[in-house]
Amino acid sequence: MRIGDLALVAGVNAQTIRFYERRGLLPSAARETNGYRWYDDASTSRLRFIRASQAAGLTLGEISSIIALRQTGETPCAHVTTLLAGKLETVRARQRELALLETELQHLIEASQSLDPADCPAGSVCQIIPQPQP
Amino acid sequence: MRIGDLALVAGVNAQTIRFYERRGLLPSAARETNGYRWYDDASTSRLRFIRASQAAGLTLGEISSIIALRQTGETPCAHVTTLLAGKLETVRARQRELALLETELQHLIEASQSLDPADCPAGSVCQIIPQPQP
DNA sequence: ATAAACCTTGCACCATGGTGCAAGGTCAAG
DNA sequence: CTTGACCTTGCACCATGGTGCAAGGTTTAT
Repeated sequence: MRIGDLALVAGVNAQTIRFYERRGLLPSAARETNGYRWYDDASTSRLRFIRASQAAGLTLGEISSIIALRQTGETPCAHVTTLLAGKLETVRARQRELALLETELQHLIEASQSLDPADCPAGSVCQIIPQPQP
Repeated sequence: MRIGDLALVAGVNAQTIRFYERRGLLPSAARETNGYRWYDDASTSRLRFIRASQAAGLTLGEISSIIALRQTGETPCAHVTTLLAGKLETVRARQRELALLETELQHLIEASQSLDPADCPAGSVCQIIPQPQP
């Protein structure tokens, strides 16, 4: 199949496929005699793997590292579980940050209810967002 | 004070100050006769406002919009509370996404425990990350 | 024969929040 | 008088995940 067909069945942009090839996520495609890229079902499957990995929160760089490891003949299991465990940690860290931010925002919004725009101080930008005084 | 001094007291890079000026977060600085930028304490206070707004999750674009509104003479209170409320919504939406991702990652890691690297299928990249079969 | 639809390459651009570097001007101390 | 520390401008670059466009070649249908 040609790049347009692969894009269609995989549900991605043809440009994205070329982009993935440049990034090492897809192998260099075989070529027809006219220079057009030629794909088989392995590419469809590879694109599904990329989608699934992205859904698991992996970056293209990380996905690329899994593929590269697989290319060497090794089973990338240990690497993948390490990546997933690390991702789980960053997800949890981000959740903690967002929980703090949520509380902060709730406080700001709540406090803003009792603020009168007429009291808006001339020298500052906005009294709703409090600045630490050094 | 000169840009280096302001950078020092505000704890930011001098380049960042010029960057903020270009982005409209700081007014065009006054100049000494030699062309050097000259700052007073209002700039220090402005930089504190920017920091505090960033801490509240606002983007530079949003902070810029608050400042621009303030410049017109209006009190930006309503705009700010709208921004904060919107931010609270996106924070909560992101939290929901991350909660789903956390569960997904836990499942993947858990399931990987019972997977044997020796069973790694030849045609695919990694069996730990399951791909939906179309 | 020709137009539409596809393919190729390379390069530039989007948002986000800066950082770095080069080439040159200015200023104070030694 | 030179060295070093500062300042100026403009431009390029970092990661992230693509998207868009131009200029050209190929294929397919009418």
